[in-house]
Amino acid sequence: MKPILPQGTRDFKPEVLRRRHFIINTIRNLFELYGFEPLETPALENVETLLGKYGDEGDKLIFKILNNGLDHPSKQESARSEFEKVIAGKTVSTITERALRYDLTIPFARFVAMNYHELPMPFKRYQIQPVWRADRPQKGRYREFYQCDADVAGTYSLQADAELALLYRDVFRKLNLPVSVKLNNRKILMALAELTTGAESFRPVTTIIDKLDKIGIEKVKNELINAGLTDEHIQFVEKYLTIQGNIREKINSLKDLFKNSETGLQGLNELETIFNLAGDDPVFDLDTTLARGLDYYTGTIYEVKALNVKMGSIGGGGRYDDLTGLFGVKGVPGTGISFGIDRIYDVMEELNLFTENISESTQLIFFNLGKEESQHAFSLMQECREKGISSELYYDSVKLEKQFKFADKKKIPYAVIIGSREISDGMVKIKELKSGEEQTVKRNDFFSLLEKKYNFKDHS
RNA sequence: GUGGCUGUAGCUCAGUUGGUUAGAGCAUCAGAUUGUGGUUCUGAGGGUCGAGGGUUCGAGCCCCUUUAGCCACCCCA
Repeated sequence: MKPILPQGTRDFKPEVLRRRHFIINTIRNLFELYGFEPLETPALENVETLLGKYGDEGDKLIFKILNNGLDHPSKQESARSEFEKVIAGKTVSTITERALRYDLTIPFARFVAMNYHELPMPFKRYQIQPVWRADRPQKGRYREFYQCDADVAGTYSLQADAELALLYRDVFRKLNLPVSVKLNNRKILMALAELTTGAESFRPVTTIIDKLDKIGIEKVKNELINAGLTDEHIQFVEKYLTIQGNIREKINSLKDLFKNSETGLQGLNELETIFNLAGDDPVFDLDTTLARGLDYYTGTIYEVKALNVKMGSIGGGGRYDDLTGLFGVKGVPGTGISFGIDRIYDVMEELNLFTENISESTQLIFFNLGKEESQHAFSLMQECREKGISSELYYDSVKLEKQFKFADKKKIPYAVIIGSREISDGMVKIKELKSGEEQTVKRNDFFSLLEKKYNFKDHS
C-alpha cells in the first residue's frame, strides 16, 4: 500500500521540529516567567462538551469519532435508524459520542468547572497541544495544528488583560518577528450596535466591519445597507471606522463619539486602563475594526498580525465574563490569548528569521577511520559526553566522503579526526566543517582548545 | 461546503502542432583520482507520466470521471 498522510496533516522532520521547538520553548519560557502553570487535556472530548460553543460554522468543523461496536448484531437495527438522524444533520450519541478537541479554551473551561474548588484562584494556566478542525487546508491553514494558550480564570482585573498584551509583545520581540498587536473591546462594538440598529444586530454588524481591511469601506457600507442600516447609522459607523491618530488620540475621539453610551464608555475605560498598564510600545494598536468571531468574548479582544507578510492572524484571544457557566459553574470570568505556532513558523520561514544554529544538535562528529582508531575515538567521545558536549562517532568505517556528507546533513559543526598518524603522535585533529579550517592538538589539550577556541562549555 | 490551478525518477523541473526506446540537474550506488579528507572524473540503478475510462492507427500531451496537493471564498490560528 502507498504510505500517505491524511489531508491537512504533516510529519515534522528533525530540522523542522528543532525550529518549532525553538518557537515553543520561547513561548513556554515566557509563560512561566509570567506565572502561568502547565496543563494538558485529552485529545478527545465528549461531543456535547464541544458542540454549540463555536457557533454553527464551528460545529461543522468539529471532527467527530464514530463509536466502536456499531457492527454488533444486537445494535445493528438501532444503529441503522439512528444513522438516519445523522444524515439529517443531527449528532446522535449512539453513533458518535466523542470528538477531537477544536481549541484549548473550551477544554480549559471544562477543566476549571470540574476542579474549581481545588485550583488556586485566580488560576493561570498555559497549554501547548494540537487541535483539529475539519476545514479545507490552504496557506497557513491545517487540519491538525498547535495552539499555545495562556488563560487566566477567576478575575475581572484588567491587570490580567494587560499582562497578556505584554506577553504577546515579549514573545514576538524575543522571536525577532515584527508584528502588530491589535486590541479592541467587545463593549465598544456592542455600543455601536446599540446606537444604530439595536443590540440584537450586534453579530451581523460586527462581522461586516471586521472585513474592512479585506474588502474596503465602500463594500462594507453596501453590506451594512443590505443589513438594514439607515444612512444616519452608516455615517456613524463610518466615523467610528475611520478614527485616526495614536492610541490616546483614538480613545479620546471614541469617548466623544460614544459619550451617550455607558457600555461604550466602559469599554473605552477598560482599554485605557490596559494601555496605561502595558505602557507605550509601537507594537500595540487600537483597531476599531477588530471584531473576532468567537461568540463568548465579552470584553478585551486581541489579534496579532505579522507585518510585511501575507498571512492570517498568528494569534488571537479575548476576555469572556462567563467562562464556565455552560458547565454549571457561575461567576467565573476568564481572559486568554493563543499563539498559532504553525503560522508563526510559516511566517518566520518566509522572512528567513531562523538562524543556522537552531538546527544544530550534535556538536562533534568523530570520524571512524578503522577498528583501532575508532576505539580511541569512542573513549574520547564518551569523555565529551560526560562534559555535556553532544557528540557521536560514525558507526562504520566507510569512506570519509560519506562521513562528511552525514555530518553536513545533520548540520554538525565540528569533526574530530583520529587516524593512525594522530594516535602514534598522541594528537587529535579537530576540523570546523563550514570553513574547512583544522587544528591538531595534543590529546591532553583537546578540551582546553574546545573551550578557548570553539567556546564549548563544560556542562557536567 | 463552493470555485480556480497543478500532479512526469527520491527531490526540483524539461518534454515541440498528438508520432519511434520519456530527458536534465541534484540525490543515491559503484569505480578512478586526492599526501587517508567535502573536490574532480567515469559509469550504473531508478518511471504503470496520480488513478480509472474515452477519442485516435498512435496519448505524458486532447476529452470525461476520480483522487491528492496548492490557492481563493466562508471561517479562522
